[in-house]
Amino acid sequence: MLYRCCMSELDRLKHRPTWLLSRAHVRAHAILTQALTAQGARGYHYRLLAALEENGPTSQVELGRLAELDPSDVNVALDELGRDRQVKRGPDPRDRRRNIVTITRSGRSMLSRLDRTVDDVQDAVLAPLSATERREIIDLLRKLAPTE
Amino acid sequence: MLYRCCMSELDRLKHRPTWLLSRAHVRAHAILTQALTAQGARGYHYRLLAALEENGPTSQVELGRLAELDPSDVNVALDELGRDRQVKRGPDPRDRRRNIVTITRSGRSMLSRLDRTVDDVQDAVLAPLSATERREIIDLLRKLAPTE
DNA sequence: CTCATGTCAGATCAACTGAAATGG
DNA sequence: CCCATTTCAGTTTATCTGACATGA
Repeated sequence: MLYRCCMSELDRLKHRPTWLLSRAHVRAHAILTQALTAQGARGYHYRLLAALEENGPTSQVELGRLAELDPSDVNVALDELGRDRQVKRGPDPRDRRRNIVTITRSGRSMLSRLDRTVDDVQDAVLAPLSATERREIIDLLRKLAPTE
Repeated sequence: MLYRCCMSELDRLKHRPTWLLSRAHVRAHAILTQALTAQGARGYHYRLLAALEENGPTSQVELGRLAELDPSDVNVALDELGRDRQVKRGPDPRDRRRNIVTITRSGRSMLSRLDRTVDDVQDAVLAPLSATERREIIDLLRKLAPTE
């Protein structure tokens, strides 16, 4: 955290949205990663467990679409989740190319632990903002994030 | 850009600031990188040239502090800028451990080209927002970016 | 034949680490 | 001796590419 520790002194950077976005993201990402690591998880795991819980059992390609992960990364992350018995992979009887991935009881319990963790992270990230400002920035970021 | 092309369908992600920040940053970063690449430059180059122009000739360690770059990355990026004759490195007579790095005329002209490029990028990134919203988000991001 | 799916090995890129060489 | 500066080689992490095998 040594080379990103202070608001830029450079006029060319310190007011530019791309720079501010990058610094804010770096800080948010550091807080998130550390919190997930403390729970023995990574962002990919949370996104996959969330996709499974919200969508129900499904194929790896569909999971990648939902969690916005590359299929190859889905594959690796599911290996990791499988090792911890948080998901199960079984063949799809209707299409033998596919795996049907299912979240297990222990996956659900991990997910709800991570839900609390990630909520706490939002609070930590938004700490410098008032309640009104928090609503505003969520709104503005939603407009900036790609919609298609 | 295949796996980050649409607003998340997952309720757990689509309203969370860390997620929105990450997606907005990914989009902004892609736009910026492509624009800089079209000019034959990288973000590190722009930051270094900006630091040199705003601060005057200085050492690599100081450049790293100003441009928020690791000293090893400063070194590599200065090699690249030196190859294009955009900066010159000379020994500091008062402290022979140091290099005094100076921006050249061609470095200044690259910098002013990149200034326009980067300004255009801000416009492209902020395209979904009104003028008022643009001021608001800059303000809010400044509060979120680390100040120390 | 083609297309989709899962799998694997590795490429890429920004950021960082550790250590050596030189000098204050 | 200790500390600062530059330099180099290499690690890490997230993301993406390309190829391949299997099967629809």
